[in-house]
Amino acid sequence: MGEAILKRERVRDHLLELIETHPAGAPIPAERVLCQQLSVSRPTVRSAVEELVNTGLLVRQHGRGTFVARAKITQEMVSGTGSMSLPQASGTWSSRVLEHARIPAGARVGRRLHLSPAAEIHYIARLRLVDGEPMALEYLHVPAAVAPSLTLHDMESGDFYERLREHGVHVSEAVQSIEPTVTNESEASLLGVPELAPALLFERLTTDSEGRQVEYVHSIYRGDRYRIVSKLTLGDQPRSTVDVQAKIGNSNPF
Amino acid sequence: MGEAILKRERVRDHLLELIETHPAGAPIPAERVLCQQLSVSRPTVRSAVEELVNTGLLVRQHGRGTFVARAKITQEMVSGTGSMSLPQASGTWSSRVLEHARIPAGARVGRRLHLSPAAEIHYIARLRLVDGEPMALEYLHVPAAVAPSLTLHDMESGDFYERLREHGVHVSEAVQSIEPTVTNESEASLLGVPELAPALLFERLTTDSEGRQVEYVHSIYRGDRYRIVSKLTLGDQPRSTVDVQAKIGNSNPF
DNA sequence: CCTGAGAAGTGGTCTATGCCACTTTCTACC
DNA sequence: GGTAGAAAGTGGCATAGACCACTTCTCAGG
Repeated sequence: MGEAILKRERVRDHLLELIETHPAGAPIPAERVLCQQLSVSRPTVRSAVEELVNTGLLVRQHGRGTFVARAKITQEMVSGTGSMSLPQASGTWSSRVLEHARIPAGARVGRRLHLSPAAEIHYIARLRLVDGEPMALEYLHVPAAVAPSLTLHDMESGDFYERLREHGVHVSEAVQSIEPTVTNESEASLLGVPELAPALLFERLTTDSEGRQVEYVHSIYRGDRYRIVSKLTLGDQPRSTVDVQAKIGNSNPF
Repeated sequence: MGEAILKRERVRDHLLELIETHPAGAPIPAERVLCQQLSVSRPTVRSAVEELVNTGLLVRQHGRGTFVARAKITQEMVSGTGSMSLPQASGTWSSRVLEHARIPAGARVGRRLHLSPAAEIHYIARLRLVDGEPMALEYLHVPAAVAPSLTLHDMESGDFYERLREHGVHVSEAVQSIEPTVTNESEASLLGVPELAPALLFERLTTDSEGRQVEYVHSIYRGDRYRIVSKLTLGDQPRSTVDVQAKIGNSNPF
């Protein structure tokens, strides 16, 4: 039916207005006051407030009040992620290209790839799926100077490093970081999970045998479908295996 | 300061039991049914369910039901190889014991340690700090049958596996999983971060040379201070190193 | 046999209300 | 004047109930 506007959202938007127009640390009206002002019940107000507390925009203090949070900068630091080198899991992988272009690196990517912000790169954003189910978002950046003739098809290929080798690039090592994060609105939408759902943020910087940065990948993996499993041998040999495994699951109810 | 047990938490714990004992994809009882079973109101049930949905353990489907989302059963899969270390970071580690006792394993822990829920275990919960700053919460469980004379001091010891060996337990290997999560209220409070902040959930199950499960460790690492960094060698040598590094930066919650 | 309408069951939203716990403020007592 | 205690205001927890939206199953009608 029509876009039945939820009261909770109306209240939330009202609160967002308050947050925008009030300095950090300023108190917002008491819950019971908001009820009257907006003609809704207290649980509805509480629900809206809770949402904003969860996203870090408001801070509640028992017995004192609710206040505009001080730092929204927390979200800023999260910039890049990388996909696991061999993120294989049972199931059939596929991917859907969301965006691809040859563009200037920009400040952020340029810094990681040791390029000037104006240097051109191959860029591709894609949604990776397992058995048709969204699994991860992957953003791949390759300096155009490294492989000028690289095609979209090359980048889409499952065996990307093979293609790179064909272009004369010999990958030697990669540094990868993994950290926990939560999905933002667009990520949540693309991955089909709720906003603020736990996720893994991978970031990988790959270097070739000549020491050049050849790719920068960052990706967001669904936290409800992935875990990293490692088998540790504490004995003589410090060798162990590390896998990224798909959690078997919830997509197809038998 | 009596530990007034919140109904919401009671319901949540009940749901956690269900999640542990049911396969992924299995439906949990309808909300109205849970109300009757646990003698609480529906908003209370919904609140508890919502918490678990937010952390990715349950999935709600309008008109169909609520289902177990996590898949715990994961095997097979070998992709990359590398060595992974236990969480460590530069800086001075210290720890503060929050709780310790000799208690029945309970359903959840018992299942992981292959024990009956009534079997006794050594349990210790501690806050781990780096340079005096809260870094992680660690919950350690060791079957009493494995090391009956284990003391608190043994478990507090930095060289825990040495102590185990003195008790005749020879650790051979461990399986560790890492997944993203978000902090709940008590975790947030203890770690000094906002609720629902990104965090890493480590789970480690250690086995001795006789195949017995000797410890189950469950820990929550602050997502704003930790990342996992691995150096991958994609060439001939399938060896790589993995470290958990403290992120440099602010520790200010606001 | 197939189809479609309805019933039943599920989660989704919202209301109205009560009491508790914590914080701050003000007041009355010493 | 100083201090203990009451009062008021705040968020926190929980209840009971109503109605809506979506899904699935059943069964009567074609």
